[in-house]
Amino acid sequence: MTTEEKIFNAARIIFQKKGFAGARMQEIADKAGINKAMLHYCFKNKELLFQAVFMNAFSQLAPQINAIFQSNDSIFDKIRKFTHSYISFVMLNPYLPQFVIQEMNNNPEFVMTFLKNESRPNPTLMIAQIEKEIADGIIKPINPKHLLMNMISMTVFPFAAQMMIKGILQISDVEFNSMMEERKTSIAEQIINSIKR
Amino acid sequence: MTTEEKIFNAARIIFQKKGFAGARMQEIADKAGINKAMLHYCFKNKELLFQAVFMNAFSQLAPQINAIFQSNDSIFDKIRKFTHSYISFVMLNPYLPQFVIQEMNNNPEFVMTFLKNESRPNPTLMIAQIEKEIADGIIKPINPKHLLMNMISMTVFPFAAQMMIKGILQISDVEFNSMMEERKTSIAEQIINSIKR
DNA sequence: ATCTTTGTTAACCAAATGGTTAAACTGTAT
DNA sequence: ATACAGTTTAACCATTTGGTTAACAAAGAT
Repeated sequence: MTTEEKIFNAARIIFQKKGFAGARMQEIADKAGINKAMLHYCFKNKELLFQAVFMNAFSQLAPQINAIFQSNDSIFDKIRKFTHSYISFVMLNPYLPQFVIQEMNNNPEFVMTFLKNESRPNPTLMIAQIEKEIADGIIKPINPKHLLMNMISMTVFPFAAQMMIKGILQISDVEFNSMMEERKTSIAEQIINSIKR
Repeated sequence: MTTEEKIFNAARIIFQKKGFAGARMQEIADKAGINKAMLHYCFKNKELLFQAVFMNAFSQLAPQINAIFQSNDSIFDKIRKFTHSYISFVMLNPYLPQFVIQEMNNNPEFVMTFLKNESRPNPTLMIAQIEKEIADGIIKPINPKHLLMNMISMTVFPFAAQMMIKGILQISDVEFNSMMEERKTSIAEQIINSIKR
């Protein structure tokens, strides 16, 4: 592993856990096992190091989502694939959703720049598809944006608010994980059930 | 308005917008229109000022939720009341959910202390009620914790991830608010529809 | 062998930041 | 008027923090 990779990985962990403001350059250097000056040698400054980490995180999520949104599957299959692949992915990167949401709120201007990027998650096709299937009488009338909001909320929120959910519902780590495993199918079926004729 | 109140309000705004690590004592003092030393005169230090703000935020949310969870309403009414009153409340305090979630993740040990408090949101009664109504054949079988998770997710997430939602679904502030208004009823009806026989 | 480029470090620096102090101001009781 | 308690401020302090520098090591290139 190159020094740059060591730094990047350490930075990813620290930034995702503590956010931009809470992260300390020294802590990142320690975790990477190198001198602090190397951070600046490799990444110029905190801001750029952070951007590298954030960009990377976001660019892992976006294409995956787009692949589903823009596939040729039926709505039902898209919903199923979304919940399955998103939950699988996030279970391997549990800090990601909270990280992205947090920095998006603390740093809207920076994030907005590449929410206009062509690789951003783009649901327009899926929205059109939903509208068409409603018109064709295949699914019940519903505002497509609400449908998407529901799907994303039920999928992402338990990860983003993990601590709160665990605290309120009184569930352990293992129970949490097994519930998330169940949700891969239960969310999809719940939504499909509520819209199919 | 007393000086203490001026400080508290300023701190609430700054902490909720920037989190504990991102907030600056000087900025809070400026916003309150007083000298920085007053912060320490009134609240001892940053940590205690933050705790005051956080505790207050949390203690506004919790009783409201508990009142619904522990009422004598039917499940259907509880779900309806939850979405209505929660969304109404959060529309007046839009930064709250993201704030609570963020600090909960960055500071789990502190938060956990008063998640054991008796005033914490406690869904055990509602869970028992759901189990009973399933046993009585009134609603379809479902894991009550999933039901609660779905309800909370669909209600809270759009506020917590406001920036992301707006960015991805390409919706303006006014459209967002009108959608949240719709969600007061649409979320409840969606859930009820999916569990009623 | 030696020069040059790249990688790495210890020591250092300036600015920011949370926190303190001592003096000044304000109102009130004597 | 004076003493006194609580309130408020300007100036100051110690530490933390992001960032720099200059020297040093390693590895090719000539």
